[in-house]
This record gives sequence, C-alpha cells and structure tokens, in this order.
Amino acid sequence: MTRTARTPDLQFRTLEDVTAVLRRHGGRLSMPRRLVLERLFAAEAPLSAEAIAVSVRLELTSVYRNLERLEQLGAVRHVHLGHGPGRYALVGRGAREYLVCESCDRVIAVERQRLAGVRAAIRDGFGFEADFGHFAILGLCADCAVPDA
Amino acid sequence: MTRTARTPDLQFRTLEDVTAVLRRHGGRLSMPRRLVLERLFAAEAPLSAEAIAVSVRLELTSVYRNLERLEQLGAVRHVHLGHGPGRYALVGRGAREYLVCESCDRVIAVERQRLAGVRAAIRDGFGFEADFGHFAILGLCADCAVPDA
DNA sequence: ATACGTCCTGCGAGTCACTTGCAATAGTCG
DNA sequence: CGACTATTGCAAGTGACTCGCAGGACGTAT
Repeated sequence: MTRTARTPDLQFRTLEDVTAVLRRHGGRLSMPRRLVLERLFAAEAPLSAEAIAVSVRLELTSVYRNLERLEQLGAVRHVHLGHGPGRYALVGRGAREYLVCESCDRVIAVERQRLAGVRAAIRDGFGFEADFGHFAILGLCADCAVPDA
Repeated sequence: MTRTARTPDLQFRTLEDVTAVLRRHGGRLSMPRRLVLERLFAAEAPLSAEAIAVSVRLELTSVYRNLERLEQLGAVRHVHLGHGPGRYALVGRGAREYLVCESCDRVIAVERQRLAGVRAAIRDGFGFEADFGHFAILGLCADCAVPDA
C-alpha cells in the first residue's frame, strides 16, 4: 500500500541534489518542476498544492504530478495537519513532525528528534512505532488549553 | 465538577439516552435516525458514513446529516484513521483513541486512559494537550515495524 | 384521534481535493 | 541537431462530502 522509505536523506539539500537523483531515475527538470522545487526550497512551512500552484502560476494538475514524482524519489513528503488540504514539504533539512491546535490552528513544527520520548512511550506501551510526520498530533496548544480559566 | 470539556458522557449509553437528549434539543427520532443509531450501537469499531448507509439502506445524505446532528449533541464523534473516509462512533461507553498501522492498516483502539503517559510526555515537552480521538496516531504496528525480519 | 408546526428526508446539484486520459510539447542524451 | 519519451495543459472523472428545496413524517397540543 504505502511505500515509505524512511531515509533521513542528506541527498536532497539543494536543487542540484534533487535534480541529480531525478535524472538518475530517468526524470527531467522541466520548467514547472523547477518552479515547484524552488517554491518548496523557499518555504518555511509545508504548503498545499493549491498554494504552490497560485504562487508560481502553474496548473494545479502539474503541481500535483510533480509533488507525486518528488515524493516517490523521497525528496518531498506530504503531511495532514487536520481538516483541509494536504501539505507538502521538502525532506531535505531534517525530518519534521507537527503538533496542531484544533482551536487556533497553530502549527508547531518540531525536529523529529524532539518527539523521541513520546515515540518511546508509545513503543513501550503498544510496540507501535509512531510517525507524526505524516499525520500530525492534533489537540490544544498551551494557550488554548486554558489550565483553569 | 468536571474541569475539562472532555466529559466521558454517561448520558449516551442507550438509544433512550440519546433520544432524551435529542428531544431536549428539539430533535426527533425519525426512522432513518433510529437506524443510524442502532447501527452505531451495534458496531465494535468506528464506521464510515458510506458503510452505515449501505448496511441500513439509507441515503448517504441522510446519514451524513444525522451523524452531524448527533455529533453536535455530543453523542457521536468522528475520527480520521489515515487516508480514506472519516469514521463515526458513539461516545457512549468511554472515549477511545486510535493507533493505525500505515503498512497493514490495522486499527488499534485503546481506552483514552491508556494514552495518559503519552499525553503527559507531550504536555511536558510542549505544553500541548494531545487528542488522538479525532486524529489517530499513524505509524507501524509491532508486526510491521520488523525489528530484523 | 386530529390538526399543526416544523424537523427531516429524498433528490439533485454543487464543492473541494485531488486523479486520470490524451494529444501536443519540450527536456535529454547520443 | 534529432530522436526518444518524460511532462505538460486541458478536460473530464472520482471520492467524500455539503447545500437547497419541496414534500413528508414526528411530536405536541387540542
């Protein structure tokens, strides 16, 4: 079903890195593809396909196909931050995992490593290896949890 | 009294309980509504609207509207177990939270209480109150994590 | 038992987030 | 430079809902 290649890949840090892998797999660096990649490299947070399409003025279809291709290569990952469209981000600089507030929609992105303790607790309790890089942790952020207002 | 919104409501344990609350809110127990509720009371796991519609032979529209109404009353909750349609379950007998394997699609439902430690770890690390009853924990189950097959 | 008000229902159409088919176009490699 | 074929744009399709509307059914009052 899903083929997740769990590699903290250091081979996707620059546009050239991605291009190299792309070509090794018989892919090309078309104009739309370059635009999508540049937009992703410029992004601080995961973007929806729609957002990318609008900002680089491309067909949505093309954006989706490019994201799909890039995800197959392991250069991009998509994450679900709650209801709403999926979001895409480069894998390049270290894996991120997300916590999102259901009340104020705040997205807290953290280095995967920072959730090691949480992951361990889940592993200990259920022998289950959690991955919050695909499905975020939903709940209430500190501000919205209101200790006892 | 209770200090959080997360009340393990004891007022929705039977069809009569739900009906009472329904009426208190100006609602009615129509035939389709009763069928949806009975189907949910008979279910062991969360069901998709589609699954309910098919099994009780109702219009999908009607099922969605009923689930929505029931969710407003607090009798039903929907949960996202990964890609695919949302699933609905009665809140009645204690809150459940879910872990789902991205490889074999296995769904592990646990009493909310059993994730207290995990929730605490997240609270300690990020001041964030996680809720896995709406967005499940995705990852790999013990069988699929394969220590070294 | 009946009339009444209005909550619900079925049916049809619409929306959102993609996904797929196809002919035309454009990267790459030789 | 030219062929080979990965990609693109456009259009249509799909899955999961969501909405509008007119008629029908539930519950309350009579």
